[in-house]
Amino acid sequence: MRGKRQQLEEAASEAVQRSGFHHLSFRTLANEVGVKSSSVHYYFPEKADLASALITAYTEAFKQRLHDIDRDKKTLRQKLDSLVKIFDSLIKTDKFCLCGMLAAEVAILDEKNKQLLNAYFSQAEDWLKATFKAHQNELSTSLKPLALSRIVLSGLEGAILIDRVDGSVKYLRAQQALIRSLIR
Amino acid sequence: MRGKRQQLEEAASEAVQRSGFHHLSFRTLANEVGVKSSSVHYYFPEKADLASALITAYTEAFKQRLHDIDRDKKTLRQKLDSLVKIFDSLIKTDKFCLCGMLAAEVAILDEKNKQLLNAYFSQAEDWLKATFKAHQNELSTSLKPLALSRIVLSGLEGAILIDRVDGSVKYLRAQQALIRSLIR
DNA sequence: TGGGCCCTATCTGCCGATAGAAAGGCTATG
DNA sequence: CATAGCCTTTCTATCGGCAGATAGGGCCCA
Repeated sequence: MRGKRQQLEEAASEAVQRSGFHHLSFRTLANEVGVKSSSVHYYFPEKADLASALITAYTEAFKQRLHDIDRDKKTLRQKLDSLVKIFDSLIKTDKFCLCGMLAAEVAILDEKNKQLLNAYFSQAEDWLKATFKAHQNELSTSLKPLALSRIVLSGLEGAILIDRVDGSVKYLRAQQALIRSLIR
Repeated sequence: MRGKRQQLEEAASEAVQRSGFHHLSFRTLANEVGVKSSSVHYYFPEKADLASALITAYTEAFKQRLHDIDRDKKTLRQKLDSLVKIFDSLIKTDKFCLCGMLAAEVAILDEKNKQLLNAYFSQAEDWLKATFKAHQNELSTSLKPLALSRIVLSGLEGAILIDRVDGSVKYLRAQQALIRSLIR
């Protein structure tokens, strides 16, 4: 059975992805899992500790998905389509990227959590850069792998940010069209 | 002299763009302007009224900037560079786009404010679409004006979202490189 | 018996919101 | 001209509620 700590992390991540970190309270989080707020403090003494746990877990899960893509997909197009699908599933469940949400709230985060946030974006950027480099012969653009990785990453984050306002996927679809246009 | 209402709106917008709407309190806002929190309620009875005023003013100011671009710039490249500059100035002052921030917090907004948010993004999308259409002969891509407008808008929002984490402009610069690569 | 886990109870402080009064200026009337 | 009444703006004072955080006790299992 899933331990309480795991349940708390999952419920907290969901809540943050929906309405932001500042909006999350120990009380509502505890209620959702069926414990008292003091029990949440047992696992995460301060709110900043909870943020750290959430970012770390999210970064790790994302890393796993990228590994899965590398294992299962062959072409650049297939790999990037799989990446877009990850963002698709966020919108479908009415959620924003956890680290995108925290990036918006970066002013209320401490230094450690800012660094964890940076690590998340670096990981995504590095994977994209390496992927574009490995498939350079499939590219139909003169843009360099590093620039491309940043274009794709910020494009996807911005797309689901805007799409969440009206619940559509039109900005994400446009980004997908761009990504495909970059591939030969 | 600038009236209190104006001062309150400006201080509130700054605060929201830095750390989010939910984080903003009537008390801290009042302190910054040198009044009591009850005076803020005089102008904006509920917090939702304040949000509406902020979105409306921000949308109007953005519209004015777009008009200025249309009046002063001739080529597509000049126009889009000017648009990028608007986002540049946000990062330089350590702020996020007001509507981008509220888009992240969309789950805690009421229906009216969601619609105002939609109006902001529609205005930006419409201007970009019309601009791409009017300069179609300067384009070096087969992507349609509507798709292009969404690509650019979400790309810019995502770029300053991520860049704010480490205070750089590297994602915004990548987006600028993409935009220029779309122009002949 | 000791550590891991969850509880009750409580603290201080901030939150949005409201009631009601004071202060000042504008205007219409005597 | 004077003043009475009104409107706008800001204030003091306060409400109930929720926030994060802490102290300390009970329970169970190894």
